[in-house]
Amino acid sequence: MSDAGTARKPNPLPKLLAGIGEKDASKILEVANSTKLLAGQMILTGGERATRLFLLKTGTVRYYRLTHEGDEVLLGWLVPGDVFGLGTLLGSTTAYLGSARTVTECELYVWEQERIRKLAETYPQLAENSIRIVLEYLSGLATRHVGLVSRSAEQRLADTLLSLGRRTGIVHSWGVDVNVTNEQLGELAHTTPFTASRLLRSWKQAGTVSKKRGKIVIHMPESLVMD
Amino acid sequence: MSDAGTARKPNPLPKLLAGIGEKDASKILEVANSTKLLAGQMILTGGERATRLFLLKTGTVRYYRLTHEGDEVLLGWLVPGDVFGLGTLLGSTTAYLGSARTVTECELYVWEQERIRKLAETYPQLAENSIRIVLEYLSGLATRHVGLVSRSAEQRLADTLLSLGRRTGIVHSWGVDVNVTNEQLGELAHTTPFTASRLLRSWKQAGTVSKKRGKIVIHMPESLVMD
DNA sequence: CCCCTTCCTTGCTCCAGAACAACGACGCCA
DNA sequence: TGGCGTCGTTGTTCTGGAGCAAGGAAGGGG
Repeated sequence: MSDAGTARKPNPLPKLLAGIGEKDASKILEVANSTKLLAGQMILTGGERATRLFLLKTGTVRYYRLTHEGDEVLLGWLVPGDVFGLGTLLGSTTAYLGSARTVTECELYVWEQERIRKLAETYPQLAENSIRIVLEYLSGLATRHVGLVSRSAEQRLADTLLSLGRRTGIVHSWGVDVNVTNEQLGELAHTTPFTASRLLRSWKQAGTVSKKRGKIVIHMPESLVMD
Repeated sequence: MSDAGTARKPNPLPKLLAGIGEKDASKILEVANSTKLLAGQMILTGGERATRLFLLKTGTVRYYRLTHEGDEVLLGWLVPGDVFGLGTLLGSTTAYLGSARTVTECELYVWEQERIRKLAETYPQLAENSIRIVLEYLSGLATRHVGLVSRSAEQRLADTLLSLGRRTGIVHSWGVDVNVTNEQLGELAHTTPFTASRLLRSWKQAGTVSKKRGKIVIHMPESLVMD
């Protein structure tokens, strides 16, 4: 969302509550249940009836689908402020369209269906914000999809690393720290950790990045722009 | 949506207007502008400011994005009853997230932003329906995406042909007619017309399908189910 | 300080399916 | 009925990057 700013960002108003007065927003948050989950725990499973809406307060969540063979395909990487389980807002029953699991320890706001639907009646802005959010998810997935069919593994990896740097990177004078393993990066870019390792090596040799275990430092972001 | 039924379907209430009384629904349709477009005409372009909402009355529309090299990547195939340009419903300005072009001659209902927003105030059901529709698009794209990374060209082609048969096929005693060229089928399944031709040949030899120019007849749908 | 887990690297093999070329065939329109 | 444009077929070539195996390095925890 915001471009390369300072290291730690404050907690801005989540998109779900955009355009709602601060007082009302607090009220909405107050009636939510708060949960804390450890790393690696299931939050919801694709296909289940959507009965709860989630807003991620802290931590990282993996949103994915299972293939027919049981492999996980990443659909999105959720960060604080992101909402999921939006089917809950609908009157008729819908199913969650993917599964969600915590990657790190997480804090979540949770609303039961009945409650959030009542809130949506009071605050129509909630519905409008939801449309915007789902459209953004759709656009993001479309971008990933187009990238997958039209760009090389190297281009996808570079794109992924750059966008990760923008979203979650920590800016220093010597570059941008990105905390991510080769495997995670590879998955986001739809490639294998092997290919990721090889490409990172070539970029390291060019001085574009440097690596530690579980961390990549981008020194020359402009070298990663591949048209 | 509906399963293998009879040949020509009537014009059911579009999803956008689901749950709205027939009278109100007619009123909403009446205040739309109606347009008729020839085959191959642009309806909207990705990146433009979303100012009009479209509902497809008749015909087929191609919704796609351009790659960096200028190639088109199909995002969806819109049929009568489908809505697009949903960003128009939002208060803040948004951009269309892909381009739309008619494939065949089309009739469309069109609402200008101001008008549809006023309608959405009067009928909150419109907003709820929109959320459902975008979620369905998201789910559909997720399915295509997962298929692309986890299934073979043959499996994707079989899936595509089956779903096309279900959505647009004409049922006869001897099988299901699907009007589609190899090229279109290949594109929907993310493969080339060459690969499509080869696979169709092998299915023809197995007696599963037969072919004419621009048409495929599915004789044994069950043979196309590939787990 | 050492062990053990997790992560990273590197070389090698292999293949699905894209890309290209060239030809064949259907069917519309005059 | 013949010509032409679109669509379909088939053989061949070629390569990106997956898959696998094996070993190396960094940390964290006891």
